[in-house]
Amino acid sequence: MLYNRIALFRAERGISRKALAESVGVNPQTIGYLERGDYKPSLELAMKIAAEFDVAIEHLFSFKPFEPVAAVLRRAGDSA
Amino acid sequence: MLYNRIALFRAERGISRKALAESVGVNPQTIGYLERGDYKPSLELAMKIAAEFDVAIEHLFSFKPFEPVAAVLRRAGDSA
DNA sequence: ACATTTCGTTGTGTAAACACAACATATGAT
DNA sequence: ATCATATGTTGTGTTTACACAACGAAATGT
Repeated sequence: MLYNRIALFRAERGISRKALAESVGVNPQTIGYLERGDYKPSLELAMKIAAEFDVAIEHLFSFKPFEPVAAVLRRAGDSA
Repeated sequence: MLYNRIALFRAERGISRKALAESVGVNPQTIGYLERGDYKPSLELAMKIAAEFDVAIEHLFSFKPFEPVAAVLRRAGDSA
């Protein structure tokens, strides 16, 4: 199982699956498959999505479950 | 075409294809295919190799040719 | 001279990442 | 009520990343 934050970043930026799919050159269904972990992306696709969100691949895909955002905020000492 | 620095890091550390293949759980031939760009790795394999060399994926794989090490050394102001 | 290791390459088979079409449901706008 | 948009899911087909076996060539060690 490969975990990812695609839906998270998509929600934060208000981008639809269709729009993201067009940006990175794949089918919208492919984004859906990725988001629910039905299959793992190629390195090429992973790099394109990471570039689209301007994040490191390691922050977007992981073989260990991601820490909840709330925990990250606390850990980062975010007082906002 | 996907460029990579697998052979470079392998040479620097004196690791054979066979040894690297065993470390990341693939066939030695698969390492050969990757090194000469015959095919592109899955995200999973890319992450394993990057972890093995302890480098960021972006320093190991790129769709643009890599800068020669000599140029990187100059740019880094390495006086050694 | 011989054995071992490493590398390069090629052929065949399989599993999985994709493309694409199709359909259901929900929501929001008009 | 209707239309558009977003999402979720399923089915079929193609491409390709792999596994594995096999072979040749060069370097190294004995």
